[in-house]
Amino acid sequence: MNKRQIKDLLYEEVARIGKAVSSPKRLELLELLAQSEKTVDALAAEAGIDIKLASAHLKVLKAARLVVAQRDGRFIAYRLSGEDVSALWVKLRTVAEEHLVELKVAMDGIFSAPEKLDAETRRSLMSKARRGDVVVIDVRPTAEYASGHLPFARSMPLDEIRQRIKELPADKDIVAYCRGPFCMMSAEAVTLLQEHGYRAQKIADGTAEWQAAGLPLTTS
Amino acid sequence: MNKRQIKDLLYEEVARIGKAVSSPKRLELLELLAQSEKTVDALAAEAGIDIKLASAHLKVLKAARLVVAQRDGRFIAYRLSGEDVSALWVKLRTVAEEHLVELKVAMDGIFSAPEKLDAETRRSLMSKARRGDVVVIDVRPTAEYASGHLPFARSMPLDEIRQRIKELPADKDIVAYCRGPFCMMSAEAVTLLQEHGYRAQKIADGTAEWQAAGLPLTTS
DNA sequence: CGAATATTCCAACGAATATTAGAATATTGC
DNA sequence: GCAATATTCTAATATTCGTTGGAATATTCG
Repeated sequence: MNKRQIKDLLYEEVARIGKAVSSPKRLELLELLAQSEKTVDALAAEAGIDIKLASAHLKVLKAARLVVAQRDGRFIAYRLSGEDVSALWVKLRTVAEEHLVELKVAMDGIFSAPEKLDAETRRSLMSKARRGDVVVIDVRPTAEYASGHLPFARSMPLDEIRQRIKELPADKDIVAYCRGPFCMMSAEAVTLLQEHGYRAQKIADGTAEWQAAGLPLTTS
Repeated sequence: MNKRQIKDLLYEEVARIGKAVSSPKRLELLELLAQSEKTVDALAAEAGIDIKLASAHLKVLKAARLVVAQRDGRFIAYRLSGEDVSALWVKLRTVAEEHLVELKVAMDGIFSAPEKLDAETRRSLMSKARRGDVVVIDVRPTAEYASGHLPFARSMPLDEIRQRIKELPADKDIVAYCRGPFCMMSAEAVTLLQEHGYRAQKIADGTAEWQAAGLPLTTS
C-alpha cells in the first residue's frame, strides 16, 4: 500500500461521518437524540417522517457509529454514541449559521431571533439562577429534562404551562430554553407567559449547546 | 409556512455543510487549505486528482461557503472562509477516530501511531520549547509555515532536512509536526533524524489541531 | 400458540452525485 | 492582438442515495 492509497483510505473513513451528517432528516434525528434516547416511532413522529424512513436513516447513522441501538422490550431505543456526536452536530450548525446567509435570514425572519449566549452571559445566567433572581425553565418533554438539563432549571413542558403557570413567580424574570436554536418551543412558551403578564425571555442554548460550551449538565 | 416547513428548511441548510464534507476528496482539500491558501493546481497535485475534478470539488465547497476564492494574477487562490471550518474538520476527524474501529486499526497498523496530545502535554511542550529544552520543527513546506505555525517552532521542510540537518542541535530532543494525524511528513522526518543519530519524535497535532485546542499560532 | 405491535429487510423508482473528456473563459506577457 | 497558462463550464455516464410500498422478523401479551 502506497501513501496515496493509505490517505484515500483515511479520508474515506472520515467521509463516512460526513455522509452520515449530509442529510437534513438525519441531522434532525441527531438533534432529537441529543436531547435523550428515543424509540424509532417517537423519532419518526417528531421528525415528521415515515417509520420506515426513520429506520433507514437510523441504520445509516448506526453504520457510521454515531448512534447505538438497544432493544428494550418491544421497542428499540436509539441514543447517541457519545457526547462528541452532540458536539459535532452543534459545530455543524454553528458553521452553517456563521457562513450561510440563507440560514441567517431564515432564522431572523421566521421567528424572533433567539439570544445567542457567550461565555460571560452563560456564567451570569447561572449565578442569577443559583441566587434565584431568575427562574430557568426547561420546556421540553419531561423525559428529555430527566436525561439532562441546565443546572438550576426546573421542568415545565410546553404543553403543561397553561395548567401549571401559577407555579411560576410573577415577580421574577423567567428564562426559557428548549432543544436549541432550531426549536420553537421556548418561543411559544415565552409568548404564552407574556400573555399572562410574566416577564419572560428565551435563550438559544439547548443542552447540547450548553455542553459544547464546556459547561456541566444536571441529571436527575 | 408551517413549523414543519420551517424546520425542513433549517435542517436543509445545515445539511449543505454536511454534504460538502461528505466526500473524501473534499475533506482532503479542506485539510490542505487548513494549512494555508493554495491554488487549484497545487491542491489537485497534493490530493492526487485531476485539476478539473479539484475545481469541481472546490466549487461545491465554495457553494457551501466553506472556502473562498480570490484571483491573484493568472492563478486563483482558495482559502478557508474561517477558523471554524478548520475546527469542523478537526471535529469530524476526531469523531471518526473515536468511533470508527476501521480508522483506528488503519492508523495503528500503517504507520507508527502518532502521539495524541492532551492539554497538559501541550502546555509542557510549549514551556520546554520556550526554554529551549526541545526544538520543535515544522516540516511542512515553507509557505504553510509562514501562514501560521506553532509558537517557538522553526521551519525545517521535509525535503530540506538532509541538507540542513546540521542546523539542529544533536544534544536536544527534537519534536516534529506536520499537517496533522493523517500526514506522514513528520514520521518521515523522525526516521531521517533518528538515522542521523538525533533524538527525535513526532506529535499528532498540526496547526488545525493546535488551534482547535484553543491555543494560539504564530504568523511570521 | 396466535394476535398485536415495533422495527427492519427487500425491491424499485427517480433524483442527486462523482468523475471524465472536451470546449470555453480569463488573465498575463510578448 | 496573440499565444500560453490557469481555471471553469458543459455534457455524458455510472453510481449512489432518498423515498415509498409490501413482506418479513422479533417481541409481548392474552
